[in-house]
Amino acid sequence: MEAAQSDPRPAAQSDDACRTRVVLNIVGNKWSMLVVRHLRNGPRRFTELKRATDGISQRMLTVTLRSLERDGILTRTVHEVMPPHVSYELTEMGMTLRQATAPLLDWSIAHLSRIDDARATYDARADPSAAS
Amino acid sequence: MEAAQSDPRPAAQSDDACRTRVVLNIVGNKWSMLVVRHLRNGPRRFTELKRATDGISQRMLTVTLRSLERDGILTRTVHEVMPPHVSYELTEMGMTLRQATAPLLDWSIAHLSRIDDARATYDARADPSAAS
DNA sequence: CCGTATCCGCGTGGATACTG
DNA sequence: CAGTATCCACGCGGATACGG
Repeated sequence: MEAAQSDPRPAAQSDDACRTRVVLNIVGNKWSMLVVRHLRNGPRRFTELKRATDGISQRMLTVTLRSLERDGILTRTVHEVMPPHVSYELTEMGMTLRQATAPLLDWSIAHLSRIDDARATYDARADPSAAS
Repeated sequence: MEAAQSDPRPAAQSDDACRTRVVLNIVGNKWSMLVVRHLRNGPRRFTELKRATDGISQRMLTVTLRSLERDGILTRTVHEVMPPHVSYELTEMGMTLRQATAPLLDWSIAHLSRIDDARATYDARADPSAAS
């Protein structure tokens, strides 16, 4: 990427935006939080994660793991035993990330029904004819 | 956890998936966390949010606000004074959501440089020829 | 001032087949 | 077992123009 020439950008909330972008680029995709959560009790192998993460494809698991590895959230270790296999494990940073996401998970658990409620109310009010 | 049992129908992590999807569908998009954050000190008008959220288009602000309103995160109030305007305000649930996202924001602030570091290391190791 | 409508590029993620 | 490669559908989000 080329550096921007003159950068006439307000800096204050660009920082906020930057931080939210960073965190969303890590956990904001479809599988990352699930994979991180599955690693909470220690290292897991590729196939274990694949079976534990219902509906994920090999490709998406690889992509997700590579991304998390690149960000320093987990480590990838190749074991040259027989049969050879690969294990993934949360780093220190990965464990703190998981702790940081826990409140959000708790929140969603606590408010799931309330959200459903709000949506039903909103939909009924805004689009009553949609019930066909 | 029922990991050790014979479990032909893995319901446990389907629930996990459900929760992560719910929370990601609310705050996992580009602008929601920013908008919620801008409402932390009380109601704001549409144009205020527009100016406060750098780079957002009118369409995306409307879409984001509608989505958050539908989920019961904020309320939309039309003021029929002169000149007429609209104000948005966090609900009780919206405020608890903001509190739940705070640790994640703190985490990203605390680990930003470390993440950059990890990425640089990974890229240098995996793709040294890219620098040439 | 506060939206809505339309068009469209692009990135994410899914399906499938192939490799070491 | 643990990936890689290729193709493609879909939805998010941006630009722009228009309406109440």
